[in-house]
Amino acid sequence: MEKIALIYKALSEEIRLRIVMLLMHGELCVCDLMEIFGETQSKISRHLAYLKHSGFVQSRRVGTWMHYSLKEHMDSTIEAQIAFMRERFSEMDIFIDDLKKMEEVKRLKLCEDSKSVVCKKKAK
Amino acid sequence: MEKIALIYKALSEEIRLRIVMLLMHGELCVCDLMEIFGETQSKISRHLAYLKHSGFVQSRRVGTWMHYSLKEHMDSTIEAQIAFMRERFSEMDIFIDDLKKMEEVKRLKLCEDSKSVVCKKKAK
DNA sequence: TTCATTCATTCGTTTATGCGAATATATTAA
DNA sequence: TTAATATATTCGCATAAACGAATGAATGAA
Repeated sequence: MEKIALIYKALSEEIRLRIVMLLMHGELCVCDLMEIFGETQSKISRHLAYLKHSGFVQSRRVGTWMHYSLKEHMDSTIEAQIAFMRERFSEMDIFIDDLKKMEEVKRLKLCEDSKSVVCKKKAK
Repeated sequence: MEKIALIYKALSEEIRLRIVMLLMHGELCVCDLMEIFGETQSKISRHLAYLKHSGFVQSRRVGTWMHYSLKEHMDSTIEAQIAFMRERFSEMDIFIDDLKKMEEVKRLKLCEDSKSVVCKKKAK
Protein backbone atom coordinates (compact mmCIF):
# COMPACT_ATOMS: atom_id res chain seq x y z
CA MET A 1 0.00 0.00 0.00
CA GLU A 2 0.93 3.57 -0.48
CA LYS A 3 3.31 4.91 2.14
CA ILE A 4 1.12 7.81 3.14
CA ALA A 5 -1.92 5.60 3.65
CA LEU A 6 0.18 3.50 6.02
CA ILE A 7 1.06 6.59 8.03
CA TYR A 8 -2.60 7.41 8.49
CA LYS A 9 -3.44 3.81 9.29
CA ALA A 10 -1.00 4.03 12.17
CA LEU A 11 -2.83 7.12 13.41
CA SER A 12 -6.30 5.67 12.91
CA GLU A 13 -6.48 3.95 16.30
CA GLU A 14 -7.18 6.18 19.26
CA ILE A 15 -4.67 4.61 21.61
CA ARG A 16 -1.85 4.98 19.10
CA LEU A 17 -2.73 8.59 18.50
CA ARG A 18 -2.66 9.26 22.24
CA ILE A 19 0.66 7.47 22.66
CA VAL A 20 2.21 9.56 19.91
CA MET A 21 0.88 12.76 21.43
CA LEU A 22 2.30 11.80 24.83
CA LEU A 23 5.71 10.87 23.47
CA MET A 24 6.05 14.42 22.18
CA HIS A 25 6.82 15.24 25.81
CA GLY A 26 9.52 12.65 26.27
CA GLU A 27 10.36 9.02 26.83
CA LEU A 28 7.98 6.62 28.53
CA CYS A 29 8.17 2.95 29.37
CA VAL A 30 5.48 0.36 28.80
CA CYS A 31 4.38 0.31 32.42
CA ASP A 32 4.00 4.10 32.46
CA LEU A 33 1.67 3.87 29.50
CA MET A 34 -0.24 1.00 31.08
CA GLU A 35 -0.87 3.13 34.11
CA ILE A 36 -1.66 6.33 32.25
CA PHE A 37 -4.23 4.68 30.00
CA GLY A 38 -5.37 1.93 32.36
CA GLU A 39 -4.80 -0.64 29.64
CA THR A 40 -3.30 -4.11 29.66
CA GLN A 41 0.36 -4.75 29.06
CA SER A 42 -0.44 -6.77 25.99
CA LYS A 43 -2.42 -3.98 24.40
CA ILE A 44 0.15 -1.28 25.07
CA SER A 45 3.01 -3.41 23.89
CA ARG A 46 1.23 -4.42 20.71
CA HIS A 47 0.44 -0.83 19.74
CA LEU A 48 3.97 0.27 20.49
CA ALA A 49 5.24 -2.46 18.20
CA TYR A 50 2.87 -1.18 15.53
CA LEU A 51 4.14 2.38 15.91
CA LYS A 52 7.71 1.16 15.81
CA HIS A 53 7.22 -0.77 12.58
CA SER A 54 5.46 2.24 11.08
CA GLY A 55 8.47 4.43 11.79
CA PHE A 56 6.96 6.64 14.48
CA VAL A 57 8.83 5.51 17.56
CA GLN A 58 12.05 3.92 18.71
CA SER A 59 12.89 1.99 21.84
CA ARG A 60 15.89 1.46 24.03
CA ARG A 61 16.35 -1.01 26.79
CA VAL A 62 17.20 0.15 30.30
CA GLY A 63 17.52 -2.90 32.48
CA THR A 64 14.26 -4.75 32.17
CA TRP A 65 12.47 -1.62 31.03
CA MET A 66 11.91 -0.60 27.46
CA HIS A 67 11.85 3.15 27.00
CA TYR A 68 9.90 4.41 24.02
CA SER A 69 10.27 7.78 22.37
CA LEU A 70 9.52 9.44 19.06
CA LYS A 71 12.01 8.25 16.47
CA GLU A 72 15.05 10.45 16.07
CA HIS A 73 15.65 10.35 12.36
CA MET A 74 12.10 10.15 11.30
CA ASP A 75 10.80 9.98 7.77
CA SER A 76 10.20 13.59 6.79
CA THR A 77 6.56 13.05 5.97
CA ILE A 78 5.92 11.51 9.37
CA GLU A 79 7.87 14.29 10.98
CA ALA A 80 5.76 16.92 9.26
CA GLN A 81 2.56 15.14 10.17
CA ILE A 82 3.62 15.00 13.80
CA ALA A 83 4.51 18.68 13.76
CA PHE A 84 1.03 19.36 12.41
CA MET A 85 -0.55 17.33 15.17
CA ARG A 86 1.47 19.00 17.88
CA GLU A 87 0.42 22.39 16.64
CA ARG A 88 -3.16 21.49 16.05
CA PHE A 89 -4.11 18.98 18.76
CA SER A 90 -2.06 19.93 21.81
CA GLU A 91 -4.83 21.99 23.36
CA MET A 92 -7.52 19.37 23.01
CA ASP A 93 -8.99 18.06 26.25
CA ILE A 94 -8.27 14.42 25.68
CA PHE A 95 -4.57 15.03 25.15
CA ILE A 96 -4.28 17.54 27.97
CA ASP A 97 -5.86 15.01 30.31
CA ASP A 98 -3.40 12.35 29.22
CA LEU A 99 -0.56 14.74 29.83
CA LYS A 100 -1.77 15.51 33.34
CA LYS A 101 -2.08 11.83 34.09
CA MET A 102 1.45 11.32 32.80
CA GLU A 103 2.81 13.98 35.10
CA GLU A 104 1.02 12.41 38.02
CA VAL A 105 2.43 8.99 37.20
CA LYS A 106 5.92 10.42 36.94
CA ARG A 107 5.54 12.27 40.22
CA LEU A 108 4.53 9.10 42.01
CA LYS A 109 7.48 7.31 40.51
CA LEU A 110 9.90 9.90 41.91
CA CYS A 111 8.43 9.57 45.39
CA GLU A 112 9.14 5.87 45.39
CA ASP A 113 12.54 4.58 46.34
CA SER A 114 14.05 2.49 43.63
CA LYS A 115 13.36 2.66 39.95
CA SER A 116 11.59 -0.68 40.09
CA VAL A 117 9.12 -0.11 42.86
CA VAL A 118 6.25 1.38 40.92
CA CYS A 119 5.79 -1.43 38.49
CA LYS A 120 6.17 -4.06 41.18
CA LYS A 121 3.41 -2.37 43.10
CA LYS A 122 1.13 -2.39 40.10
CA ALA A 123 1.69 -6.10 39.68
CA LYS A 124 0.54 -6.71 43.22
CA MET B 1 -13.95 6.19 18.70
CA GLU B 2 -12.21 9.47 19.05
CA LYS B 3 -13.05 11.95 16.32
CA ILE B 4 -9.47 12.47 15.23
CA ALA B 5 -8.83 8.76 14.88
CA LEU B 6 -11.85 8.58 12.58
CA ILE B 7 -10.39 11.30 10.41
CA TYR B 8 -7.21 9.31 9.98
CA LYS B 9 -9.10 6.10 9.37
CA ALA B 10 -10.78 7.82 6.44
CA LEU B 11 -7.35 8.69 5.07
CA SER B 12 -5.85 5.27 5.72
CA GLU B 13 -7.00 3.72 2.47
CA GLU B 14 -5.00 4.66 -0.59
CA ILE B 15 -7.92 5.17 -2.93
CA ARG B 16 -9.66 7.54 -0.50
CA LEU B 17 -6.49 9.53 -0.07
CA ARG B 18 -6.13 9.86 -3.83
CA ILE B 19 -9.75 10.87 -4.24
CA VAL B 20 -9.36 13.60 -1.63
CA MET B 21 -6.20 14.89 -3.28
CA LEU B 22 -7.95 15.01 -6.66
CA LEU B 23 -11.02 16.78 -5.35
CA MET B 24 -8.77 19.63 -4.23
CA HIS B 25 -8.81 20.57 -7.92
CA GLY B 26 -12.56 20.58 -8.31
CA GLU B 27 -15.68 18.53 -8.73
CA LEU B 28 -15.67 15.07 -10.25
CA CYS B 29 -18.39 12.53 -10.93
CA VAL B 30 -18.25 8.84 -10.16
CA CYS B 31 -17.57 7.83 -13.73
CA ASP B 32 -14.65 10.27 -13.95
CA LEU B 33 -13.08 8.66 -10.93
CA MET B 34 -13.74 5.19 -12.32
CA GLU B 35 -11.85 6.10 -15.45
CA ILE B 36 -9.02 7.94 -13.71
CA PHE B 37 -8.30 5.09 -11.32
CA GLY B 38 -9.44 2.19 -13.51
CA GLU B 39 -11.58 0.91 -10.67
CA THR B 40 -15.08 -0.53 -10.56
CA GLN B 41 -18.14 1.61 -10.03
CA SER B 42 -18.93 -0.24 -6.85
CA LYS B 43 -15.54 0.44 -5.34
CA ILE B 44 -15.51 4.13 -6.20
CA SER B 45 -19.03 4.66 -5.00
CA ARG B 46 -18.41 2.87 -1.73
CA HIS B 47 -15.34 4.92 -0.91
CA LEU B 48 -17.10 8.15 -1.81
CA ALA B 49 -19.88 7.20 0.59
CA TYR B 50 -17.25 6.60 3.26
CA LEU B 51 -15.69 10.00 2.67
CA LYS B 52 -19.10 11.63 2.73
CA HIS B 53 -20.04 10.08 6.05
CA SER B 54 -16.66 11.08 7.45
CA GLY B 55 -17.30 14.71 6.55
CA PHE B 56 -14.73 15.12 3.81
CA VAL B 57 -16.91 15.45 0.73
CA GLN B 58 -20.35 16.49 -0.43
CA SER B 59 -22.34 15.53 -3.50
CA ARG B 60 -24.90 17.12 -5.74
CA ARG B 61 -27.00 15.55 -8.42
CA VAL B 62 -26.82 16.80 -12.00
CA GLY B 63 -29.20 14.71 -14.04
CA THR B 64 -28.12 11.13 -13.59
CA TRP B 65 -24.65 12.19 -12.52
CA MET B 66 -23.51 12.70 -8.98
CA HIS B 67 -20.85 15.37 -8.67
CA TYR B 68 -18.54 15.07 -5.70
CA SER B 69 -16.41 17.81 -4.22
CA LEU B 70 -14.69 18.66 -0.97
CA LYS B 71 -17.26 19.67 1.61
CA GLU B 72 -17.90 23.38 1.84
CA HIS B 73 -18.34 23.92 5.55
CA MET B 74 -15.90 21.36 6.70
CA ASP B 75 -15.03 20.52 10.27
CA SER B 76 -12.06 22.74 11.08
CA THR B 77 -9.79 19.86 12.00
CA ILE B 78 -10.48 18.14 8.71
CA GLU B 79 -9.98 21.40 6.91
CA ALA B 80 -6.60 21.92 8.54
CA GLN B 81 -5.55 18.37 7.79
CA ILE B 82 -6.48 18.81 4.15
CA ALA B 83 -4.56 22.07 3.97
CA PHE B 84 -1.56 20.22 5.38
CA MET B 85 -1.89 17.51 2.75
CA ARG B 86 -2.25 19.96 -0.08
CA GLU B 87 0.90 21.74 1.00
CA ARG B 88 2.87 18.63 1.71
CA PHE B 89 1.75 16.02 -0.83
CA SER B 90 0.87 17.97 -3.97
CA GLU B 91 4.26 17.42 -5.55
CA MET B 92 4.38 13.69 -4.99
CA ASP B 93 4.48 11.55 -8.12
CA ILE B 94 1.44 9.47 -7.40
CA PHE B 95 -0.78 12.52 -6.98
CA ILE B 96 0.72 14.36 -9.93
CA ASP B 97 0.05 11.32 -12.10
CA ASP B 98 -3.55 11.19 -10.94
CA LEU B 99 -3.93 14.86 -11.74
CA LYS B 100 -2.57 14.36 -15.25
CA LYS B 101 -4.92 11.48 -15.81
CA MET B 102 -7.79 13.63 -14.57
CA GLU B 103 -6.96 16.37 -17.03
CA GLU B 104 -6.79 13.84 -19.83
CA VAL B 105 -10.18 12.42 -18.88
CA LYS B 106 -11.69 15.88 -18.78
CA ARG B 107 -10.16 16.79 -22.13
CA LEU B 108 -11.65 13.69 -23.73
CA LYS B 109 -15.00 14.56 -22.26
CA LEU B 110 -14.92 18.00 -23.85
CA CYS B 111 -14.10 16.55 -27.25
CA GLU B 112 -17.13 14.32 -27.10
CA ASP B 113 -20.47 15.64 -28.17
CA SER B 114 -22.99 15.31 -25.42
CA LYS B 115 -22.33 15.19 -21.75
CA SER B 116 -23.33 11.55 -21.64
CA VAL B 117 -21.21 10.05 -24.38
CA VAL B 118 -18.07 9.31 -22.38
CA CYS B 119 -19.68 7.14 -19.80
CA LYS B 120 -21.81 5.37 -22.38
CA LYS B 121 -18.67 4.49 -24.29
CA LYS B 122 -17.02 3.09 -21.20
CA ALA B 123 -20.04 0.90 -20.58
CA LYS B 124 -19.72 -0.63 -24.02
C1' DT C 1 -44.69 4.05 -20.28
C1' DT C 2 -40.46 1.76 -21.46
C1' DC C 3 -35.66 1.64 -21.80
C1' DA C 4 -30.91 3.06 -21.04
C1' DT C 5 -27.72 5.30 -18.02
C1' DT C 6 -25.58 6.57 -13.64
C1' DC C 7 -24.99 5.68 -9.22
C1' DA C 8 -26.10 3.44 -4.51
C1' DT C 9 -26.66 -0.50 -1.88
C1' DT C 10 -26.91 -5.30 -0.65
C1' DC C 11 -25.03 -9.99 -0.43
C1' DG C 12 -21.75 -13.41 0.49
C1' DT C 13 -17.01 -13.98 0.96
C1' DT C 14 -12.35 -12.99 2.19
C1' DT C 15 -8.89 -10.58 4.61
C1' DA C 16 -7.25 -7.49 8.15
C1' DT C 17 -7.20 -5.99 12.77
C1' DG C 18 -7.86 -5.81 17.60
C1' DC C 19 -8.53 -8.21 21.82
C1' DG C 20 -7.52 -11.00 26.32
C1' DA C 21 -5.23 -14.88 27.96
C1' DA C 22 -1.42 -17.46 27.97
C1' DT C 23 3.26 -18.19 27.06
C1' DA C 24 8.05 -16.90 25.83
C1' DT C 25 12.12 -13.97 26.36
C1' DA C 26 15.44 -10.86 28.47
C1' DT C 27 17.33 -8.94 32.37
C1' DT C 28 18.39 -8.47 37.20
C1' DA C 29 18.87 -10.00 41.82
C1' DA C 30 19.36 -13.47 45.21
C1' DT D 1 21.12 -21.46 39.19
C1' DT D 2 16.60 -19.96 40.55
C1' DA D 3 13.18 -16.54 40.99
C1' DA D 4 11.08 -12.23 39.98
C1' DT D 5 10.12 -8.45 36.88
C1' DA D 6 9.14 -6.04 32.48
C1' DT D 7 8.11 -6.70 28.07
C1' DA D 8 7.19 -9.24 23.57
C1' DT D 9 4.78 -12.53 21.14
C1' DT D 10 1.57 -16.20 20.08
C1' DC D 11 -3.04 -18.20 20.02
C1' DG D 12 -7.83 -18.41 19.14
C1' DC D 13 -11.59 -15.65 18.57
C1' DA D 14 -14.55 -11.74 17.33
C1' DT D 15 -15.35 -7.78 14.72
C1' DA D 16 -14.50 -4.64 11.04
C1' DA D 17 -13.60 -3.61 6.47
C1' DA D 18 -12.86 -4.36 1.66
C1' DC D 19 -14.12 -6.68 -2.50
C1' DG D 20 -16.82 -8.22 -6.94
C1' DA D 21 -21.17 -9.39 -8.49
C1' DA D 22 -25.73 -8.56 -8.49
C1' DT D 23 -29.59 -5.78 -7.68
C1' DG D 24 -32.20 -1.51 -6.78
C1' DA D 25 -33.36 3.39 -7.38
C1' DA D 26 -33.33 7.86 -9.73
C1' DT D 27 -33.24 10.31 -13.85
C1' DG D 28 -33.85 11.44 -18.64
C1' DA D 29 -34.83 10.15 -23.40
C1' DA D 30 -37.70 7.90 -26.72
